[in-house]
Amino acid sequence: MKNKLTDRQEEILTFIKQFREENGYPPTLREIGKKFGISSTFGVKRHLDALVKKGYLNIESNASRGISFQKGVEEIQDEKFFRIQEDYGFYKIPVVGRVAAGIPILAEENIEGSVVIDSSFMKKSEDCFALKVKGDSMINAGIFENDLVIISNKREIVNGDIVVALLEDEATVKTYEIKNKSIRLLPQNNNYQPIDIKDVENFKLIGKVIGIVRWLN
Amino acid sequence: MKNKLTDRQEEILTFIKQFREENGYPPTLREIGKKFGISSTFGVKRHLDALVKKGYLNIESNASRGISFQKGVEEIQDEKFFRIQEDYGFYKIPVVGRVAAGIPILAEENIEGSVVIDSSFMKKSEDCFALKVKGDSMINAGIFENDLVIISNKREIVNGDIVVALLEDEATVKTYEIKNKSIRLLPQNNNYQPIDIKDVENFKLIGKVIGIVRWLN
DNA sequence: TTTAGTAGTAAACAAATGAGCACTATTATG
DNA sequence: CATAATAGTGCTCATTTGTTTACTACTAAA
Repeated sequence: MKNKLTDRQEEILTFIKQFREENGYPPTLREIGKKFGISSTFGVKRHLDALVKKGYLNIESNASRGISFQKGVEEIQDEKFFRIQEDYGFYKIPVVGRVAAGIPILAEENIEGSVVIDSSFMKKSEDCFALKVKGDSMINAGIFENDLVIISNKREIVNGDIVVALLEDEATVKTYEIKNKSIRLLPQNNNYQPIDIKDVENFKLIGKVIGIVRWLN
Repeated sequence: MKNKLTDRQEEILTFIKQFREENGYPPTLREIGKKFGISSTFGVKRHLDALVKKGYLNIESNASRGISFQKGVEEIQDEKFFRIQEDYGFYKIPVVGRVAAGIPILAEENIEGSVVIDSSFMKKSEDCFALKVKGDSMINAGIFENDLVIISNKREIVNGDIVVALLEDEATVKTYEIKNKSIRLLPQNNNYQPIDIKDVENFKLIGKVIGIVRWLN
């Protein structure tokens, strides 16, 4: 049961978390006092005692640097998040749902969730995202409806690559063909015709498909 | 660059990790000494200095409980590992390579790596593993050579499911058909014939394919 | 106005903790 | 055999760190 903290107490709690994250051990009373301009260790102690009473910290009495967090307090920070991704070998990438007209594909409004991807399949510097496949136009390439395709916007696109493009504000997955400066999007299903790109204003190449994830039932 | 540790140094490093995990702060020299029956702080200090020198610890001088780990040292313990998996929403599952005859498929000798899978696609209680697909017998089901198939051994298998089975000590991915107590394994490629299972001694059903992961180039 | 809670001061004291010295003992290697 | 490395002893001293006392000041609520 955690009670509400004052602004000051909240600041001090945050500092303790950060200090421990950076140093591998918690701060002393004097280190906390220095950070917040409190010259008396007793002033700091008051705050710590309040944080103990309100259910956030444990203080081991008569133990140097004996501060620890009560259960559930140690929030995950962004920096730690990325380190853990590296340590464990994964990235969490956004899943794009419907694409709203006129805004970047990775804008918040287009994001409908996220998915974890093994880090051996992409580079940290790639802004990858996932897109759910609609339709069966790429079925001969082993891309089925409801599959997630993983898109990288940092890789060079060459003839024959599977790409995601925006066509009249609709995202589509197709094979990319460029010939004599003319672009075609080829389906991989005999029931569909290739698409010649004539109106470049309604066409935008988003990125290259680098992976496919499918979940049965 | 981490050099080899003596047994004693290894024990002490492990204790420091555990102590910090349990208490939220590192141990003092005297606490380490007590644990290992070393009565002099200097004896403990020797070990810590060696661990610093060999690239495992940092010791802040003249700081009580000033022990921290050098980068990459904080091994992930099983308990913490599972908690992080839950927090971040992934599982790390083994990748099975060649299957050796006569031993369980998840035996260490068969494992050639691991892969991270988003946790929304499987349950914690499932002992899932991944298997790399060889051949193109399931191409019409959108399963290509070199794809990873994710196998669950905890799900009920019904007619028409895609399964992994052992056939004469060879792992194979096929569609499962059972009719009149007779089992067939159906390829999804017109170039291959269905396989009737006649010799049940050389046949073993391993599990159901619940997912597919493909990485292009 | 009174009371309670929050936030601090300065200082002394007590306890915890690290640092260092001079040594011994054992094992492995050249 | 000699040397180096590892592993410890007992002890003292220096530094760090927490605890306590007696106080002030401000704000909010009853």
